[in-house]
Amino acid sequence: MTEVCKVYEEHLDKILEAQKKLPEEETILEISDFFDALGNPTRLKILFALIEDELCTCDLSNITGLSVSAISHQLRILKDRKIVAYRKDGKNVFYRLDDEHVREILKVALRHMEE
Amino acid sequence: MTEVCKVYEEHLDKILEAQKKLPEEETILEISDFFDALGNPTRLKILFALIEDELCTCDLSNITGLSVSAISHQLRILKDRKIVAYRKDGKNVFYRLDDEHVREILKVALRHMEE
DNA sequence: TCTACATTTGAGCAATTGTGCAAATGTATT
DNA sequence: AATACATTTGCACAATTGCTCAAATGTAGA
Repeated sequence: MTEVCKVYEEHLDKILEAQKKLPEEETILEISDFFDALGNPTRLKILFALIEDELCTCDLSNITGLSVSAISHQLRILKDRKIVAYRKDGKNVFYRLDDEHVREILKVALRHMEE
Repeated sequence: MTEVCKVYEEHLDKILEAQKKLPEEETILEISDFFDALGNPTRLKILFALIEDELCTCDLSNITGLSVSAISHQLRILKDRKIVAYRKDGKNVFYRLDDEHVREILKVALRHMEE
């Protein structure tokens, strides 16, 4: 990144203003991780399936038509990013949405697509 | 995907219920594309920079510290997915958020991280 | 302890992504 | 037409991703 264009001086105010209001790098990375987790068809299916009720790994495999292993890999990502939570019950592990924000965002996105 | 676990029969009701409520494959792919576009630090910086005001490619390069080329590549993705819109003015191209939903979702995400 | 089943994990691989570079394309001014 | 500047585009390449397969781990019951 070496280039700087000549409008720099002219737009200086807007640039400084926008720069000042930009969230911190760390926050940007966190939010980016969050959206990145939602930006995959398999993970989205998992999340939409969990909107109503908790489900186990195997249920999610049945619902999505993907291998148990594939689901488990994706669940780990969602778990690491605190998007889903889980509880163990015997041989099963039941997953659920971890946060109301997630439900809210999924709904806004669905609305966004339908309009 | 060959395995089917034995809880299938037992959980059948929940599975069918969840499957029925899952959005269509095409909708899932659209929403996934949408979140995928937000799930990248550079593109997020662009979007947060555009929350208040329109900016040109070069401004966005200055604000983010990335090359004009890198910004332009990312803007194309955001443009293709109808997340930003643009207007041309002489040699400059000014970009802006294309949709209130995007602003709304960015705000919910920011809140999500801060809590 | 042995067996069965649910889940997780690690390796490996094809496919996709994000960036810089260099060249091409717009656009205005002289 | 020639020049200058803003932007876009195609190529290349390292890095990352999502899946399968096979093996490992957890858990319950005989």
